[in-house]
Amino acid sequence: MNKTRTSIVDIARAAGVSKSTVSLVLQGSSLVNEKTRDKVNALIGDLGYVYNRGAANLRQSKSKIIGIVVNDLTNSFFAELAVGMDMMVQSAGYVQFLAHSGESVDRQREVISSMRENGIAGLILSPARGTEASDIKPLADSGIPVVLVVRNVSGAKVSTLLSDNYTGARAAIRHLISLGHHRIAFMGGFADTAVFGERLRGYRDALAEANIPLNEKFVIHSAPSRAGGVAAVERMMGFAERPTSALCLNDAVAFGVCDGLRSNNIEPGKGFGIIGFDDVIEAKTAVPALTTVSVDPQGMGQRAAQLVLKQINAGQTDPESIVTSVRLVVRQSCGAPVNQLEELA
Amino acid sequence: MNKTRTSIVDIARAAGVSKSTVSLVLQGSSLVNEKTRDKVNALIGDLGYVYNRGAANLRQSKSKIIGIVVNDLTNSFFAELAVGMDMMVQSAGYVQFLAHSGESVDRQREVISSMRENGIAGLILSPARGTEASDIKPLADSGIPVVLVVRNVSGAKVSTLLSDNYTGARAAIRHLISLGHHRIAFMGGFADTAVFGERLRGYRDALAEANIPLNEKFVIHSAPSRAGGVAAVERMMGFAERPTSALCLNDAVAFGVCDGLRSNNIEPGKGFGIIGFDDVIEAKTAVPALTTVSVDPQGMGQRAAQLVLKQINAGQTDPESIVTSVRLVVRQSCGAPVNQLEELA
DNA sequence: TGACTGATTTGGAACGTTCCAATTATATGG
DNA sequence: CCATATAATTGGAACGTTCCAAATCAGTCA
Repeated sequence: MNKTRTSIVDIARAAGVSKSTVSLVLQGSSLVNEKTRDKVNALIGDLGYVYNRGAANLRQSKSKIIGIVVNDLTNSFFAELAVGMDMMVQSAGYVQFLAHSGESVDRQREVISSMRENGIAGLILSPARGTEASDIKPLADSGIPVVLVVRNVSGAKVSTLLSDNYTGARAAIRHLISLGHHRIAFMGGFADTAVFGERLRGYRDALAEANIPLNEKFVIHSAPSRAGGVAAVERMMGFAERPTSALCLNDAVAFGVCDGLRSNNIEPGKGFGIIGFDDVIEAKTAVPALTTVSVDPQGMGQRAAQLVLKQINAGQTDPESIVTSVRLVVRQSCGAPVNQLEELA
Repeated sequence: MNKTRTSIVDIARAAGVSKSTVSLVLQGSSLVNEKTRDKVNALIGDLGYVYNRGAANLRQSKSKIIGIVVNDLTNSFFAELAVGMDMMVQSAGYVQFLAHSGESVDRQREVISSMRENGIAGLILSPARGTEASDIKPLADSGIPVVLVVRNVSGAKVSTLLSDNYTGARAAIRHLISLGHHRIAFMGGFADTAVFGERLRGYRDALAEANIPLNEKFVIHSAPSRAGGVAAVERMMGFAERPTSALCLNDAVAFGVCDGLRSNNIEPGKGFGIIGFDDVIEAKTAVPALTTVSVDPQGMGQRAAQLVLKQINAGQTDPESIVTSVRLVVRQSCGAPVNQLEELA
């Protein structure tokens, strides 16, 4: 209704003090007399004053906004990641611009530039597939801390927070092997992301160290989603010699694989061993409960936020690369030892 | 690295024109000579100028930021809703402040006030449980359009975009009845949200019109999440006389119910009919594919964004209440006609 | 030439804050 | 009562933009 927002000078006038004093009160300065402070605070409530952070930023040119760009919010791994960041960011007194690139680099470029215009203090980016170092460079050059999370971008000289995909995948395969499997597939994902590459490398190396020859057909590409998991199973069903278990690129694919198996009357975890990657919330309650490599997305989000906050406070520091460790969480979906499985098959 | 951001006057100086001219170029005004425009644009690229939207807002006091607060991003219904909004908002040249209240009113209050300070042009809110009209009033009073989505807040005089929960639930129950069920549960949710109330009312009325007496025990409260669905099934297993089917508060609960049934060796869709609500992406690919009331979360998000954008452009308009229609999507999870079911049971 | 036109361009105030240097009020000690 | 220290307050410039009224420029016409 008010034609014009009430400003600091309005309360100054009402309180009979100068705008400087009001500003001091707003900043919680100890310089100002208690009585004055109370009077001003009362007026602030009464007049419905709202602080104009934009104006403040203009003067002191350091905002309290952190940009977060996530490639796919509908994947619960990323949603949890975002929630973890949100918690950290909020509790540090910052707010977040959260945007969704939908795996499109163009879109990502747009939102990043828009964030720049709005004066973010730092950026956390889970890059869309195909992101190049040049997409990030201008930001980093202008002194805004950037933290890459989940996926790396080759050539970008910024901080990264990645999970130990290689070790996680290797541990998962070793586990399947220890259960007696030797026809093990790798399902989901496309070769163009670093995450895929690292997990696949773990898969290969673990097979190699057990002297199990790699069957290239068993690396089944598909969208890194639930639907992709279903598709991968369909593909697999056409094979003459089928795998008895699979490591999936992520939990979404793993759930899709469960769905796909059921459509083919194979009971996941009994007729076929499945291991996922990420450990999203549902992994625990799903039936069968999903054996998966736990990445702790919320924790990772928090860590990423901490990292960017640290860099913001420290002025400018050298890029830091953190690899978070992962651990295999064994639940039901990887199934009973394979000798039992084969009897059933 | 630069001590100070390059500003409009820097390019003005470099181009030998006044800052006003540069401003005009930035706004794409037709007043400025083509040659000048080109020169300025070239300099903008060269000097790495980035527009300072904060400063601009200060002067013209209408920002291009839309606040979006969602109560639970990890629920894919809300994630999709957010993605739908994101698409609309971005393509209208706005950016979004997306925050997650985690179903906490305190947190919600914080983020809303933070958004206000940052000068949002409008707010889309999917309110946390227990939100009161007073939480929204100050915003609305100060002339910022607010659109409530998914859940209503009684007494709030702002626009709303709700789905037709009552009709959807009634249609679902009618369908179950037509399949021969008469012991039908309602699973998930707590009585303190309007959504719950409306869907439950649809459930009750549909039973009543078929002259099926309501068994209060069959309304099983639980968290509106996957884990809640599992819990609801556990509760149900203790009943002497068990339901043969259930309408779930939402798809997340429905998936949890499937999980819970499997743990009890009941095959969802065969030994027990399940209908969800929302139609999230996974509903289609899940096994069994989920029969659910389709709410089209992305579309709803888009509609909500359109509504708030309309109100922003129109200055101030009267609150508008939109009820989006829903439709029952019959897939596998509601199962075969009940006479077959009972043979199996 | 001079007036008039339309096309461009331009100072300067304004937006709401912070920050600095300077001022005023209050208390303390001699 | 003065000098001095300390506490509290203040005016005004600055931040980077927009917007307005006014100024300048280049033709054009008589």
